[in-house]
Amino acid sequence: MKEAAVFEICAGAILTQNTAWANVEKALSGLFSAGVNSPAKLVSCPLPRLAGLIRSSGYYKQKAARLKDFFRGTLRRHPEGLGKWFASAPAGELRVELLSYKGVGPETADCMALYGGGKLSFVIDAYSRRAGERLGLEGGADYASWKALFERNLPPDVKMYNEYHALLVRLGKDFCRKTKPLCGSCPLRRVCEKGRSWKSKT
DNA sequence: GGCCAGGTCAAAG
DNA sequence: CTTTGACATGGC
Repeated sequence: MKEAAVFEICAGAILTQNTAWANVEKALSGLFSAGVNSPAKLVSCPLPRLAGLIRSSGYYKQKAARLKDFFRGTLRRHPEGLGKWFASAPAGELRVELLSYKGVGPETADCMALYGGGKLSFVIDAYSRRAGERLGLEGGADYASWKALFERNLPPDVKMYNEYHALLVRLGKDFCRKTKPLCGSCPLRRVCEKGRSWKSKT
């Protein structure tokens, strides 16, 4: 995978946290139009300027600081480049280091590892969980158990992880929108009502 | 105008 | 250890 692509995936993974993708795209194109298209460029971009460029993604001050911190750290620890590092690092090690950066939680790390590093690491997000609940799956209480459930039941293939997740996202969007008026009679209404209700019980 | 969107972290209970 | 609040814009 090319360096610029990995950069974009990592930046996008952070920018998309709790944010609609359309807003992230604007932020990304803002960055690229401004010539901020690599870890080094981003690190050398002054914080206020960086924040302004990604304003549309929300939480922009926080995200600007975290982006800078992330790329500064990875650049220092992996001078060979993000692409090489992602490609050569064992999945487990990669995930652990990604998680060590402030602002990179389990979903963001898995997103980077799967899409940027081609690692066999399924991404759990709001869509995966809601879809899982609707399918009657007992995912458990936390991120790790949902992740384990999907990974246990999917063929161990990166492309499959990639496409299956994309399908869940699409399913979540279409289904949710189109059936909005039906939610009142949906047995799984509890799941839809609050984004967080999945973690409320067993 | 209110609600929510592909989370994460720190502080409080 | 579990729960809650803060972070913030743009689309519907």
